[in-house]
Amino acid sequence: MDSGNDEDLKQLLRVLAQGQEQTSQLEAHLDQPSTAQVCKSLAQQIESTFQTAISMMAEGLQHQQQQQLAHTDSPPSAGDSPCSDSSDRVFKDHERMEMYKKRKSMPRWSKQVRVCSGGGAIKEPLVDGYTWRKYGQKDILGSKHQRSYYRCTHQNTKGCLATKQVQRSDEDLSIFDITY
DNA sequence: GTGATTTGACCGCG
DNA sequence: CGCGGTCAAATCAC
Repeated sequence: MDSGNDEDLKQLLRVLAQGQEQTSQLEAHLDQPSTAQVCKSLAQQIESTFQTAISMMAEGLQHQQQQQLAHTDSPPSAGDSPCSDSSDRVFKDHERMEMYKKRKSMPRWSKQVRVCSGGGAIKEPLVDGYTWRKYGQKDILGSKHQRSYYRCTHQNTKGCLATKQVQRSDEDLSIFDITY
């Protein structure tokens, strides 16, 4: 039973192209005096996109190794290494990938943001470029509190098809799981 | 009066 | 069948 490796590869290519597009957007934002928060958000999105791509590649490689070599017990620890050396990045502007054909699934980047625990009901000032409108709220099993579902307001303006999930922990942890 | 929340229902997927 | 994500009607805030 062969899984859709081609689908995975296409997905990976989409993710990489997404990262390239995001990088271009970040570059454009760096030119004009945009908000630093927006740039940071974009950078985080790019980081998450790359993380997604890396995870997918790792999974694919692992799968291949499992198929080829049944031995070699390799622990798939996907731990994040904070050490990010500024290696020489040779970003070549290759031809623009046209991926307007069909979108099957978009990469979801999620950033965990901790709201300052000041005991204040602060309406998150982290406006990551867009405004959100809440459309749902549900209790999640295994979690103490609820999860809120947000969506972009005026999605016809910019094509913001994002859904933002806010999961709140007991006191301190306010994890904003932004899923695009 | 308009638009954003709220809250329960509904429905798809595992 | 349960969980989780979305919808939609009622309500609230400006």
